[in-house]
Amino acid sequence: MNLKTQLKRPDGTSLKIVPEPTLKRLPLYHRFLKDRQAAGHETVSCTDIGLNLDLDPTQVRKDLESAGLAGRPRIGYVLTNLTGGLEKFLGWNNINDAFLVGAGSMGSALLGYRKFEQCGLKIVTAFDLDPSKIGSKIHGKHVLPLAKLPNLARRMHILIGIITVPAAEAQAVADLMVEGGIRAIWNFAPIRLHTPEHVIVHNEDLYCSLAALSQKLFATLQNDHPKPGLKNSKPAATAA
Amino acid sequence: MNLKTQLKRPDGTSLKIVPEPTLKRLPLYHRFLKDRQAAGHETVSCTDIGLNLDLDPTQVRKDLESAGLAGRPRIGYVLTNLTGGLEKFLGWNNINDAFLVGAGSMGSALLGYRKFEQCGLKIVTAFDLDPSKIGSKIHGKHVLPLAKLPNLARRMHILIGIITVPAAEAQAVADLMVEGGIRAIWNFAPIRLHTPEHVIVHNEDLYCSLAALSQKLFATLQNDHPKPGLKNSKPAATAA
DNA sequence: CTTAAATAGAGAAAACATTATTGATATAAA
DNA sequence: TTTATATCAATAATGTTTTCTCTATTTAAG
Repeated sequence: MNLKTQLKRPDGTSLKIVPEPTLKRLPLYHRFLKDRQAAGHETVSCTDIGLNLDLDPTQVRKDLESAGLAGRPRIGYVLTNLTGGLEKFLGWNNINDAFLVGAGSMGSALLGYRKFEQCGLKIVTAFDLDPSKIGSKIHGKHVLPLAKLPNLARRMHILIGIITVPAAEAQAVADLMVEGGIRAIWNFAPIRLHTPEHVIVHNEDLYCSLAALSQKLFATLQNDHPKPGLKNSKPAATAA
Repeated sequence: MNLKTQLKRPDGTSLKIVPEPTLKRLPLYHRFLKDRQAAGHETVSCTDIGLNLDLDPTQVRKDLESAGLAGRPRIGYVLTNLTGGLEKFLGWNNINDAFLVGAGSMGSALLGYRKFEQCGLKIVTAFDLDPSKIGSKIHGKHVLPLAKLPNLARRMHILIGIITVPAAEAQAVADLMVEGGIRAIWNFAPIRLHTPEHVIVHNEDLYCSLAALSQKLFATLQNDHPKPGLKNSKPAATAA
C-alpha cells in the first residue's frame, strides 16, 4: 500500500510528506497552466507540461498526484481543476499576512512584488531600525520601528515573517519574530538562524546560489581549456 | 576506488561531479569560518561547524573533502587553509564580470549588493528597455539599452548574465545573452528558460520558494487544528 | 604509554529521479 | 456498430544521488 495515499486527508490536502523538490515545482506548473488557460485551452497533458518546463512527464504526474490531483487517460487534466486544486493545496486561497523586517534594497524589492498576493502572501507592514526610514512608506506600506514587532504580530495574528536585514542583525530579528508568535520565516540574510523546532525557516541565501553558479562556470571553463600541470590556471575571459 | 577522488585534478579543483547541495553549503562554511577567524581562532573542527550551522558533522567533513580540503586528527582544520581553499575552489579569486538585465526593484537591489564581489562576481553594467531608465546610473552602474548587450558582451568577454525582468521578457533576454556568448545565467524571472546545453542556468524563483514555505505552514496549521466535521482523521501518526 | 578527540573511509539507508510496463479511452477507420 | 490505434494516466521497477551511520586510523595531550 502506498504510504502517501494513506496519509492523505479526505479533502485531498496531504499531511506533510510532500518532498520539497516537488513543492518547489508546483508553482511552476501553476503558472504554466494559467498561461495555457489564458490561451484558451481546456485540458493539458503531462507530456505537454514536461515539454515546456523541461521536466520528465512522469515526474510531473507524480508531483500532481502528491498534490491530490488526478487526470483522465487520453484527455489529460482539466485545467480549471488543476489550477484550482494547486491553489487549494498550496494554501493560496487563504491569504496570509506577513511582516517584513529590513527596509533596504532587497526589502523594498519584495514589498513591491504585488504578485505575492496571488500566492497567498500579503506583506502588510515593514519594520526597520533606521530612524530615517521609520515612518516612511515603501510601495504603500508603512515602515515601523522594529521594537513594535512582537506585540503587533501577536495582536494581528501574523504567522509569516520575512527577514531582509544584514547577517549581523538577522538572529535578533528572528528572536523577535518567534517572540511575536510567528511560525514561518523567509530568511534572506546569509546566515543560519537558530529557532525553536515549531518554526519553519526557509533560507534564501543568494550568496550560496551565486557560489554554486560561479563554481559550475569555473569548473566548466577549466574543463574547456585544461591546462595540465599548470597550477595558475586563469580563465581566458576575465580581467585580472 | 572512489569515483570522485579519481576525477580530481592535482591542484584540488574537481571536475564537475560535486553535488549541488554541497556546493550550496560551501559558502555557508566559508562565512562561518571567516567569523571564527575574525574572532581569533586558528583551527576549527567539523563538530564545531556542524553545531553552529545545524548540520551533520560528517556531512560537513564530506563537503570539505569534495572541495579538496583536508584536516588533521585531534586538531581539526586550519582556518587559513580552509577559507583560502574554499575561495580557490569556488573560483572567488578570479572575479567574473557580469551583466544584469532589468533595472527594476530586484535588479537595483542586486546592483547594490557590494559583497558579491567577494564571491567573485562583479556586476559591471545594467541593461533595460525602459527609455526613462536608460542612461541613468544605479548604485554607480550605467544602465544601457538592451540592444547593445550582445555586442558588448562579446567585446568584454562577459560570461555571466543576471535576469531580473518580468517573466514575459525573460526568454528574449536569455536569447540575447546566449547570442553574446554568455555561459552562465542567473535567472530571477519566474519562468524556465530554454537555452543551449552549454549554458548553465540557475533559477532563483522566489514564488516557488514562497509557495514551499506557505504550503508547509498551511499543512502545519491544519495539523495543529484539524478541521472538525471533516471526516475527522487522526494526524497523530505522522507526528513522529 | 595511554587516552581522548578528531579526521578518514567505507558502506547502508533514504530520498529522488528515470525508465518501462500496463491499463484505460477517445478518435478514426472498417 | 465494431474494431483498431494512438494517446495519455497509472502503476511498478530500476537506477542514481544524497545523506546518514559506523568503524578504523591518526595524533596531541596527560
